[in-house]
Amino acid sequence: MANRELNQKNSYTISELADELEISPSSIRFYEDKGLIRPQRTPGNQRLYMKKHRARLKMILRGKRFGFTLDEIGEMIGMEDMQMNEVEQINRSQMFFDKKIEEIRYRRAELDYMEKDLLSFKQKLERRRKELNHKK
Amino acid sequence: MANRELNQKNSYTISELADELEISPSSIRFYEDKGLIRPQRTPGNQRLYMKKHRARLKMILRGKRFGFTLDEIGEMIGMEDMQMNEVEQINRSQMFFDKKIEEIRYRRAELDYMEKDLLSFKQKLERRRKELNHKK
DNA sequence: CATAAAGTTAAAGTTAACTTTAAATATTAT
DNA sequence: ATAATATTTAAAGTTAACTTTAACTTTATG
Repeated sequence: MANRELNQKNSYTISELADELEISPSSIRFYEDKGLIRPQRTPGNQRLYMKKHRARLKMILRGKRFGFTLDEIGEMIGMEDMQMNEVEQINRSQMFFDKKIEEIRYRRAELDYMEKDLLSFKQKLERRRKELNHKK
Repeated sequence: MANRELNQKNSYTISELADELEISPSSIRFYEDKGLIRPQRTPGNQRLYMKKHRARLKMILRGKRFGFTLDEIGEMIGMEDMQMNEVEQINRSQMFFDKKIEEIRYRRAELDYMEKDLLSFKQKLERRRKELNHKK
């Protein structure tokens, strides 16, 4: 199957998407069980993913990469099926988002600490190496 | 027991430390089982933690906060018992550290993406809210 | 000094996030 | 048309990171 136009793809089978995102098909099904994605189905009942599903999965993976649980990720991005009508609903989401954004900023600060810790450990090793070199 | 001098503490029982770090004593024991900390013992065989153990635990928690596994954390900071003699040992650690630092930078970039995603979602909600307000 | 509170170990239990398996159906390639 | 390959579901199995429990021992307090 030749690529239509320079790698353009606008629908995927489960394993195509899995390959592209380097996760297993069963993980994708698992995320579906948890209510995080809801792909279309082909007439033969097989899952069919569009670009928006791919984007959604990328967000899920990004969230996972530093410790958000699937439930948290669900709260964060899981409003796909939200009716978006109720203003109050929106207000509630705003508050949630503000909290999450704050959390992200906190985590970034922690990453800075961590980098500092590692760098200072590295320097400790460096000094020790020089010490040993000197003695010889 | 009054504080010695303005909250100065240089040794802790397991539950004192647990309280301060807001984790359970059994988590601390669990980290010990995994070889991540090795506290002193009192004559009666109870664990006794010094400042360096507290610092170490903080690093463990920091690592955990964005998805490093305990094993990874162990590789990262677990060289407490390292003899620090072999230059080759040090070189190996250097490489490991460089890799980890790179990883941290990558994660920070991801946090930036995530924040952008959230902010754009938030704006979408904001627009929708205005739309609704207008219609009324 | 007696007893309550805190600590110890080893082992079993729990939860989240998957993975594997099995048995059936669908799609693709020859 | 048929054989090979991919998907589907439901259920069981796995792993990391804890937590709980049970049966004791040590330390603190009235």
